[in-house]
Amino acid sequence: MAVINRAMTGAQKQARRAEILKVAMGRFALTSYATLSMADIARQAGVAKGTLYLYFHSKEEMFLALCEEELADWFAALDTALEQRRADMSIAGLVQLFAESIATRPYLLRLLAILHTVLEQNVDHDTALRFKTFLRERLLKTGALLEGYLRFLAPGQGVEVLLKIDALVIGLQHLAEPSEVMRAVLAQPEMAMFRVDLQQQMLDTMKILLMGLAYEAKYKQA
Amino acid sequence: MAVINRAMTGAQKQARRAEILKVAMGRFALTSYATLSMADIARQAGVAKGTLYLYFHSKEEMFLALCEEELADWFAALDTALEQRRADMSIAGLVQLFAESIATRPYLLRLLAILHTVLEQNVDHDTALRFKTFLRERLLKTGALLEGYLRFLAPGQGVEVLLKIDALVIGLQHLAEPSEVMRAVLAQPEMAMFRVDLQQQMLDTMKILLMGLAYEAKYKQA
Amino acid sequence: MAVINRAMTGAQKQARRAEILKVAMGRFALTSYATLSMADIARQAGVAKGTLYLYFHSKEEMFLALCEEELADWFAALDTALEQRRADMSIAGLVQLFAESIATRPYLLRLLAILHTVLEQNVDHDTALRFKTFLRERLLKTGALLEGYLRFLAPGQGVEVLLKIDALVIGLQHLAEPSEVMRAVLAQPEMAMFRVDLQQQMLDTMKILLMGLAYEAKYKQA
Amino acid sequence: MAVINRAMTGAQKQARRAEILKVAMGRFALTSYATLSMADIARQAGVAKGTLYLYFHSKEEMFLALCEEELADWFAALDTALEQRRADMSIAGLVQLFAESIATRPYLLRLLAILHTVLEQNVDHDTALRFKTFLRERLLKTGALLEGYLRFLAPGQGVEVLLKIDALVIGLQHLAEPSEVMRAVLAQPEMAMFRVDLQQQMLDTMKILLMGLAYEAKYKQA
DNA sequence: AATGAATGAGGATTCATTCAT
DNA sequence: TATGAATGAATCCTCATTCAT
Repeated sequence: MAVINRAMTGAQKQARRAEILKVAMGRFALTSYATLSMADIARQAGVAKGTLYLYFHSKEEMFLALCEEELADWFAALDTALEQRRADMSIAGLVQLFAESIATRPYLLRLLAILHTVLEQNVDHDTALRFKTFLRERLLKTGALLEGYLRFLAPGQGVEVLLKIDALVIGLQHLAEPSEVMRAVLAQPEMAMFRVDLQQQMLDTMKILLMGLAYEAKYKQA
Repeated sequence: MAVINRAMTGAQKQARRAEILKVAMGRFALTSYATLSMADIARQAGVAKGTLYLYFHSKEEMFLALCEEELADWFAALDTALEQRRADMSIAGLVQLFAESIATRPYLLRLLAILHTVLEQNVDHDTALRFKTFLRERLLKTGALLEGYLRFLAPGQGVEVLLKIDALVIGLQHLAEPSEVMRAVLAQPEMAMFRVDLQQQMLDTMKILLMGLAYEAKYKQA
Repeated sequence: MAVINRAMTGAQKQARRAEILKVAMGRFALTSYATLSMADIARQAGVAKGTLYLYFHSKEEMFLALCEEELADWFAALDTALEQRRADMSIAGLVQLFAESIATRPYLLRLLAILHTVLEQNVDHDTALRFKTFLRERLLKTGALLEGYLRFLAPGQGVEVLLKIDALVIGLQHLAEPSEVMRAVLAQPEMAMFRVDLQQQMLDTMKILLMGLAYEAKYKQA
Repeated sequence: MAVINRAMTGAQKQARRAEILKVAMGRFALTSYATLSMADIARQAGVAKGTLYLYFHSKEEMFLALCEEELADWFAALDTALEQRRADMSIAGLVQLFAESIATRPYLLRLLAILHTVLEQNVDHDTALRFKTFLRERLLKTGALLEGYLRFLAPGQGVEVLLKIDALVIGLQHLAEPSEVMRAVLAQPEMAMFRVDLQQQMLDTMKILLMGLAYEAKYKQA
């Protein structure tokens, strides 16, 4: 921190907000959401606890903002990648892109896993609306892009696919991050089936999903 | 409750344990896991708080047991249904069976949604092992059954399908149960895409998944 | 508000101070002192929070000023009324005048109820001195007036009576404004004795007080 | 503390409750209600903070119980004294008794001063009801006693007198306990009028009140 | 004079779990 | 085996006030 002392202009305020989020993310990387305290974040950010609440109405809102940032970043990376690899856009290539870009974002994954059950709980109407509006726009945009690549998708199906993937990601992340005890249990040979390689699973399942859609589309035509 | 004061024999102990679980479920039906207190369950069950801990080491273990019961019940229902409808076992029929049997078990759904993030957290090794062993056996059994019906499934793929469905169910349940505020936000017309009809979504997605698998199998052969 | 941006002259400063007080009173009318925030007053007054502190050193000082205003207003009304009704100045008439003029000033009553326990707490010496000096002068003036009407009062007893009335008003106001729960409890028939009709009580008690004084005076003479 | 470790019987629980109240009173004697923390009371009582909440639902309820104890004690002392001095029960004697017994109970006075504005605020219906029921019974009893001594009181007027005295006591206590700053201000010679000798004031005012009532009674007869 | 960003102390309360009886 | 009294950790948030600009 330290550069700004009093964020007077809008830009400075944005900067401080961003700084706080950066610190929050750094701490989130070290522990779970539940064990992470606002006091700790404030201390690490070099600001008073009250200052945090100047920028975010609650702990949940703070991490919802973080989740939005991560999502925005991910969507951006996705869009960029999609445009670069325009040549090879087979199902396999697309799925590879998705699975890789998600699986390499552990914080996004952890945030998505608690998004609905925690982060969206203690938040005011405005914040909730803003978040969903953002999400909606990104989904529509990337959904449309998707439809461009996967010609078997009917109009509007791009978004549907993305939402299914969202659900899938949340569920797989739950399966992939067992508790300490559970990890020990799953280490036994006969429990191998429960050990989830997140990226592999996503790769695998998304491919099946898209193939199913392609098949369905062909089948319908006939 | 209350007839038995001291559960001496093994059978009596089992009975009391079952009673406690029944009461716990009744209370869980009324509120969320977080807002449900052990004191309340004890009071409703007509026993002392300490008594609960004679049967379950923790709140999490208690609800993990509940989850196991619900899962056992669901698997049993599934098996029965599968055997009855042996004649018509198209993908559509199977999917219908699954989606319906899950979607009509709201408590199982709510328990699965917190299974990995909450229930499996504060549990000792033995309990965790027992639970996963139970789950493994059921998955293997029903997985094999599934392979019998869906001939395109390779050996071992039945279980894989079930695990994918598990992930899907968890994710969809998260999407389908928004917070109070979020529900208000999603009520707006342009947010329709976020409103999830759980049963429909499961029906739809599972069908696509299975079709994808069928397609993949055929494709591989060729 | 808002016309003046910088209050330069003494008159302008007085005007802004008065405006702030007016707004503060308006907000006080809507909630309790404790739940009323300086931020809210600033917002409603169209000034920054810091500006409030240019005119008042603390929240307490602000409401002490308000209390002073209300008291000045009440004393003025009292004096005017006293002079108008010079003809009929029986104890009953006087008491009626007092009780009515106080009971119809709910904000003055609420301020008096917290005057000593709250408003006089976080205030600097100067402000405290100024307030008590003001109060002293008004008490002396109206006290003397009172002695003119109630001939049985010895010199100096006018002020004493006023101070006794002050104590009485504070106490009765406390009794007359029960909490939400208490209101429910006092609604029961057998609790009727606790339900205080402020104006009636003041009327009643002040009359008794003055009659006692009159009686004592006569008794002493003899 | 220390004698009891676990209060199992009803009597032991009563004893522990009493102990906690004793400690609370001891701490209340040293600071104001606001600056007194539950943590401090727990520490001093040698119990955990949670234990406090086993006996009282809130800080307010705790001090309401204290107030009740003090009131009960005061009423008892009053009754005893009344019966002992049956011979001389002039107004002067009675007033002396009242003023002395109240003025020598500084904690009762301080509790009464915050009874309506603080203690009765954060309390559940049951507690509120119990408290007022207790108060009602004591008032009726002592009110009746009073009517026995002061023959000019009509039936029911005993309670009325006690309630007026209650209001008076609260108001006078407010006037008699100025803040630090105010004390300095009132130390100046010309501010002498504001310096309240609680016992003297009560003596004086109660006498006037009773004489007023006596006078009124005689006057009505005629 | 005015602003409004920053401060930071401050404390009641809950509830899963334990353990003396 | 059953009880229920006792534990105590654990933390979010408010808001009057200050002070750099």
